[in-house]
Amino acid sequence: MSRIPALERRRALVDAALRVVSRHGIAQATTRAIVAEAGMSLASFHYAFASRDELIDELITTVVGREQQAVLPELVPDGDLAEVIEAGLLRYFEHLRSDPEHEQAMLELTQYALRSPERHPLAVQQYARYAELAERSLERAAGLAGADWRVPAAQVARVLVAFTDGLTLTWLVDRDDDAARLVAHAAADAVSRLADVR
Amino acid sequence: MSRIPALERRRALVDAALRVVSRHGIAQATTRAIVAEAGMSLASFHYAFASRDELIDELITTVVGREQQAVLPELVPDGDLAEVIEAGLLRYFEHLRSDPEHEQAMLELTQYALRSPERHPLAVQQYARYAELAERSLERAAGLAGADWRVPAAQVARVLVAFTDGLTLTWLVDRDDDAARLVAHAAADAVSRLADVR
DNA sequence: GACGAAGTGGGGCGATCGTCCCAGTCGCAC
DNA sequence: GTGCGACTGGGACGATCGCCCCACTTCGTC
Repeated sequence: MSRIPALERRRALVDAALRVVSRHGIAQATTRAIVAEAGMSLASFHYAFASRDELIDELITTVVGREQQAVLPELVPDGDLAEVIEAGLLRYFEHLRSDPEHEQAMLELTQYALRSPERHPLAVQQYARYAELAERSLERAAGLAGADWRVPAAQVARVLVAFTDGLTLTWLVDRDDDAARLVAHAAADAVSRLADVR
Repeated sequence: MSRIPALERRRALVDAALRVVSRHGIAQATTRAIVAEAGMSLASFHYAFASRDELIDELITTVVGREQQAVLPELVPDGDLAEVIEAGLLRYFEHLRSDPEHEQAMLELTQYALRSPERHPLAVQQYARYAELAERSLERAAGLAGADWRVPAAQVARVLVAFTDGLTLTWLVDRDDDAARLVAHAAADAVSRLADVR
């Protein structure tokens, strides 16, 4: 292994850790498995990170930032509100379908964070960002479709985030593409009816 | 420890395992932690179960059966469709609030099952039962409220299951009771609009 | 080209994991 | 009451875990 500055090595280890978690779950993401994936020695790991926990923390925070970009819906400007929302949901679903293990890893990381008090805030921050993202999208969608939310957009956003999470989990379980798309259609229909057409 | 037949001991160990998983997560549910919770010795564990995996399998299957009973909504017969659905959601939410660790354990067990091919069917079975349960409830709710589902009830059920899962996860993260109730209200409103009043 | 800091490799430590073994003890059938 | 099978307790095994130590190499600087 050539010489790599510690900070760059941290990034490489976080990337490797995400791959290991995606493939085999967080329980299998041992220090040895991670350094093997990154092609390093154990000593390099503990030179870059004080502990495995420190890496997991960094993994969670960095991965949330990336997720934010990947899922950000590019709203299609034509169609009524239900269609705009459905297009956004389907866009997320295709993202999920293209890399299921990544979303499964995100869920595992969230649950892992919930298990320790000092990590819990990471999960809170994660979901606050999801909700904020959904709210902005919903407001833009209503604007494009010429509608107004009868319920505060923040609440609709929570419904959407909850539904998206549930869609992810159920699809990860049964892998039924058609059912997921039909359900996304129904959910978009249902959510859109929380707004009045102007 | 007094003498207990192996079959009864299996039940006691499964109960103890569920308590350990609820309190500390499945990763901490070691054979030693489980027998300590049950007040047994390690030898008793391996007399009743061939392996830890065998106990986890039994834990998942038995726990799904119980969940089914606990969450089964007792529908209130008065009110319109949105109110009936909201009452059902709120009933589940109070169940969640009264024993958050149990629902967290259920989520962990599901994700654990997803990680191994031979256990995956357990998760599929679990969610099929949830969906079936939701579908029956939705059909009864429509009957009580005098409405007909415009979308097949099975699809609405999937929406409801997905939303319930998401509600669970988001509440486990932020523990915001008011937000959860408002969101349940909005979701019930949205879902109810997938039916036509007769 | 000498030198200190930064980075590397390999072996090893103590703890904990799942599992096993085996001598011993209890309860039940006869 | 005696024998046999069911059950128990404690200790131990090998594997694996996170982490550490230390001799060594490489790089940048002057």
